[in-house]
Amino acid sequence: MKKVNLKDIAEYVGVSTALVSYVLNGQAVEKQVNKSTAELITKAALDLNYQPNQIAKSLKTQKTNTIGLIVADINFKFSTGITRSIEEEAKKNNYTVIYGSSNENAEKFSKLVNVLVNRRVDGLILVPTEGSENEIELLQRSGIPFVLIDRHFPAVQCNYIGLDNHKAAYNATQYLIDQGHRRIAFVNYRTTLFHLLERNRGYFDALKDNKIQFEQSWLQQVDNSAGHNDVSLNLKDLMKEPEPFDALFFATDTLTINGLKYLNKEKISVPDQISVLSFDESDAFDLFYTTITFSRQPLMEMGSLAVTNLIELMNGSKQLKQISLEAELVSGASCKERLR
Amino acid sequence: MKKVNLKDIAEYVGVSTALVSYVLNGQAVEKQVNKSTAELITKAALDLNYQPNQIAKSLKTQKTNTIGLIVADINFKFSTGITRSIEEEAKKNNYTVIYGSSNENAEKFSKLVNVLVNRRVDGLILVPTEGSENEIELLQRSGIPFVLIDRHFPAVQCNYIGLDNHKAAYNATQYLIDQGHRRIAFVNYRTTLFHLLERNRGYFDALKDNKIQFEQSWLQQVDNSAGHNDVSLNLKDLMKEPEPFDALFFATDTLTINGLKYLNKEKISVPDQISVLSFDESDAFDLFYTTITFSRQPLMEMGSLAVTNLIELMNGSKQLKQISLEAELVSGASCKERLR
DNA sequence: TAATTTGCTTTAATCGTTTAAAGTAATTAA
DNA sequence: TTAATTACTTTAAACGATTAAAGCAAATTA
Repeated sequence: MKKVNLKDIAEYVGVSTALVSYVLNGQAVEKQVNKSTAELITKAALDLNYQPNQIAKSLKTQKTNTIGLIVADINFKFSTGITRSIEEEAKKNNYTVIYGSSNENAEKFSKLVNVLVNRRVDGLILVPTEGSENEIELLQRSGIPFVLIDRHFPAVQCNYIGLDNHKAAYNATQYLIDQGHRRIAFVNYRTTLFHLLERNRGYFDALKDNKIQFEQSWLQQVDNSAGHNDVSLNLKDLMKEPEPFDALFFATDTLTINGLKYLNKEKISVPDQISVLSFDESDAFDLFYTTITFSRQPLMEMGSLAVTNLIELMNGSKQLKQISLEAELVSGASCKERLR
Repeated sequence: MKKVNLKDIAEYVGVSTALVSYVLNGQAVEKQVNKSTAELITKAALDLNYQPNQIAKSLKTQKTNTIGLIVADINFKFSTGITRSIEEEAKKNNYTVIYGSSNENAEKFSKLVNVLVNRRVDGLILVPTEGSENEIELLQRSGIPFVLIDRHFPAVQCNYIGLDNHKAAYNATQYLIDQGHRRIAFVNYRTTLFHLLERNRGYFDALKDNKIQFEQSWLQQVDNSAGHNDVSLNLKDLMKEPEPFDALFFATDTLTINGLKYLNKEKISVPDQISVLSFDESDAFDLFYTTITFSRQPLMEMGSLAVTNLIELMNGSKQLKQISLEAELVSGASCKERLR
């Protein structure tokens, strides 16, 4: 069944395609189209069930009304949350989102950017992977509007919406300290990603400000190379320490899940034997026997800020906007006051 | 920075756009392009970093090389799994997937279909929602290639990839019976969705074939109207029964999660006090104290079959293909043998 | 030598829109 | 009565690719 196009309507009504285009794009008054003609056109479009060809429209206007989104891993709670809020805000502004997942692979990231750019998205929202710094710089030189979200490279000046990771980690650590914890281990990935290093720094600073002597073994760095992510090795190391730990602070939800699995296996009870605090939440926490205390990122706000920020860029703004939002500590039952 | 187009290359080399197009589309030999000219063109394209404009290409060829995918809820494990496998298979065939989530809302489903169709996707892969039967029939009349996945309407004859839900539920129930369970409750949504009703039927038939007398209270139907999904009400009803149940069989992963939360809260231990069997898995199961026995759908196979099936349709095949795959029962520790 | 074939290249229409510019009546002003 | 203005409407050139069809030398055949 052939699709109805502008020309069909024009012939049906007996006018030119220009008039039809004007009317259907709401320029009837501006272009002084005769009211009765305008009505005929509107009616014809409805009768024939006209659906404009976005492809042709895009070719002419050089606008696709599409935003490209690349997340790091679609399995992260962060990714689904941010995707949802971005889609919502985009729709409000009449944009469609098309997206892909880099699976934390810089090469795939770069390929995805290319695919999206070739499809002529009007702008990009990106969660860059480790090692994609060059790609970002390239993109910047190309002039395509984009904003980074969640992560950024301090050396690359570009629009960015993220979390104040230092503060969030600092506050979470302080929370544990206020509860009386003293031997607090921090489990993070071994990484060069700035936002994760900021979490280390927040953890360090909180310890320092509370005059707690940090020891090297307290920071456990999980190797995430071949997708291994074997937290249990690190936790085993921690458990070998002569003096037991009060609390485990995990730098991401995935680390927390794997950590909790290990604790389940080893029958170490939370929070009686050890307190647990997570960065980001996960659906998986729901079935743990205890609710988990975690630091929550304002996903909705991030997503909508990313979209509005990008739209400004697409409308020609040259202003650099870097926004850091605050996390909220949601307390569950996984951290227990320690008497000293 | 202006994008390089065919004409730029043509001028750069000093030939017509036609030649450039032929060479870059691999028709150099076919169109008998002079070998040295061809080389010049290839080199120029590389030098100028030519990226073809997909929009223009699509307008001319009437092909976008895009598949539209609509899932029911991006938070379902089923959805992410199927999305991933569809993307993978699509990429193999040089298609990009753009997708949306209907959130089980027929109206949103219909709008999404429209958006995708207007963007001139070449075909659609759909998980229809309750009440979208008309939309599917409309689509069918429009002639756009599409395949349904996971769910279908028996009254509407169209291509479909799904599960043999009757058999899967039958086998799961049989598994419980073989373990010695006799009082087996089945928790499903109150729904008109055919694939879920098939699960009821599988459950019934297994009981009947084993001469177990079904009682009305055994089938708990969860109201999912205002996104409520309050399984605990249903489980409370079950627990009121004079004779306790051996086993709980949940018709979806979401139901299982909510059920397990209730059991956690009520301190009913799995599998000692009651066995639990789930349809579909969830990341959330990972942190439950016991591994969950569940019926696994072959998501990878479903996704890739959906894509290859759709591609056949897009290539003009008129053949009706309805495929039902088999589930695999993955046994965990949540079901325990009962002596009789 | 003229006609045909071969090898290579260009011309120009097309996809379905948008939109500046030009066209054409009818009306108003001079 | 003529010129200018108003109120519409059409024409046609884009956007960037694809691709029949036509064009044109040089080489081959008659």
